[in-house]
Amino acid sequence: MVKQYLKKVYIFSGLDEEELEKLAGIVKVKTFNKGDIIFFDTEPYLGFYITITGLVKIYKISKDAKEHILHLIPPFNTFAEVPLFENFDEMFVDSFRYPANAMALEDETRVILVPARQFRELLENNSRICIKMVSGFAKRLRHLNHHIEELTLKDVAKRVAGYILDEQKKSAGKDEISLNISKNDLAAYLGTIPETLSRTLKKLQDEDMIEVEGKIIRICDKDRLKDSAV
Amino acid sequence: MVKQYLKKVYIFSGLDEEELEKLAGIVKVKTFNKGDIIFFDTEPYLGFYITITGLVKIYKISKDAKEHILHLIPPFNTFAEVPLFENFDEMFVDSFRYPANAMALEDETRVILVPARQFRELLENNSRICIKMVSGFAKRLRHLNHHIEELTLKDVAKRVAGYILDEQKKSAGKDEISLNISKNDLAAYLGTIPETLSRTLKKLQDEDMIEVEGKIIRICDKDRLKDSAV
DNA sequence: ATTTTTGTTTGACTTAAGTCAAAGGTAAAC
DNA sequence: GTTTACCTTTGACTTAAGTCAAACAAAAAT
Repeated sequence: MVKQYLKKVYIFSGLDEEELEKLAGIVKVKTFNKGDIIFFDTEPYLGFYITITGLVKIYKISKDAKEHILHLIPPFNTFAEVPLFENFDEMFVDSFRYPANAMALEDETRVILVPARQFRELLENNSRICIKMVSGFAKRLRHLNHHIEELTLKDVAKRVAGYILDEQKKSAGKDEISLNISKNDLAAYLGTIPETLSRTLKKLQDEDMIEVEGKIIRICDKDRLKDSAV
Repeated sequence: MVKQYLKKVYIFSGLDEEELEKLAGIVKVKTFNKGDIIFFDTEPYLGFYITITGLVKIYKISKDAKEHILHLIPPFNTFAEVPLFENFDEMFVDSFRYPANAMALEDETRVILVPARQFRELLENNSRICIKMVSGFAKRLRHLNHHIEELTLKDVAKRVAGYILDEQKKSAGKDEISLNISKNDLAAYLGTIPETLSRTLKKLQDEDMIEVEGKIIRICDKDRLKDSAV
């Protein structure tokens, strides 16, 4: 049931049952398959989304078809909330677009659409959501800062090492991590191309820091991997 | 007088005289000269800042001394507000640091420090500031998204052309822009190095799109410059 | 005014990472 | 189960942009 999903979303954690009910009444659930587009950056802005199951990539494409992935959105996280708060007054003018593209990366990727206008009304009367929202944005900002730092100050090998270590942290410190995205997508996320990623993984393997087996990466020498990531 | 400055800051535009007075009572004004450090990313977080005069750069440095500029903060804009909203509860623990370095780029750069704890109290009772804050963060997020897009999907020539066109827009469309930062800093902002920036500007000049004279850049062929920026 | 420091440009060279092309592997579709 | 499409890897090559070194220009300090 939709309300159960909404409860698990951080920004809604301050809402009482009545408010949740109201919210559940205005949202729409949509399901996508792997490769399906959720929105393009050319489409008019309808509202923001919440991933419920599966995985969503937020990405940009250049004129010559180069792709860069900005975010990977796991379940119970929001995306495309930024336009909600921009140009306050012009929000509902037609020229308002999504800021990037969004694509489902897995079959049965389920998302909730929270329509902009109705949500804004809810927000007016609920300062707790607002503070959660700022908090969520702060987290996003820190992520983007970190992302830029990686992209501009480090070479591909450092970025790959850093990614592996981050993933390990997320998976509770096991020294075997399993990629939840294709290596093509990983390359686009790390600001490189599949060929270079492949060669870089091989290099780290040749230096006995990791062992790669398809989507499984085993960390063999965490200390040296850490050193190589800085 | 401090209150006059605070009035010009977007996030405070919803405050009444009494609230402004109170705020003015808790802030501290500091003045820096060119090259002075406002804070390092190793220092404990005290609160956020507002630029009043001059210019502030927010930047990161890699282990091998490579620098990347994330933001340039002009007068009446805030910086380092992000940590305010992170780790809500742990905010005042000692381990809380600034997320990047900040340096004054001009002499007589005057900034206001808004201490974290007192500001948070003000925020609790004022949802209008909160909504302004989200709005400000949204703008920042969009800027970072754009920045990443530029850095990952475009070569240096495109980034330089894009920067010149953006600056022109800011200066009300005159076709002569004047750099407010050194070319060293511009390079660090555009994700490159001074030598490459110099060569790129020369190339754009040789192709008769711009004319460079020290800190003055004249746009000669805006259409072709626009084309070259995509 | 002169020295010193800092910022900028230029040339010669190197290199990290991209492109292109082709061959294996996997997974999905028929 | 076989075909098709996609993902991944490998090799050979190219190139954009970085490094190093030196000269020049401008600004700051004395």
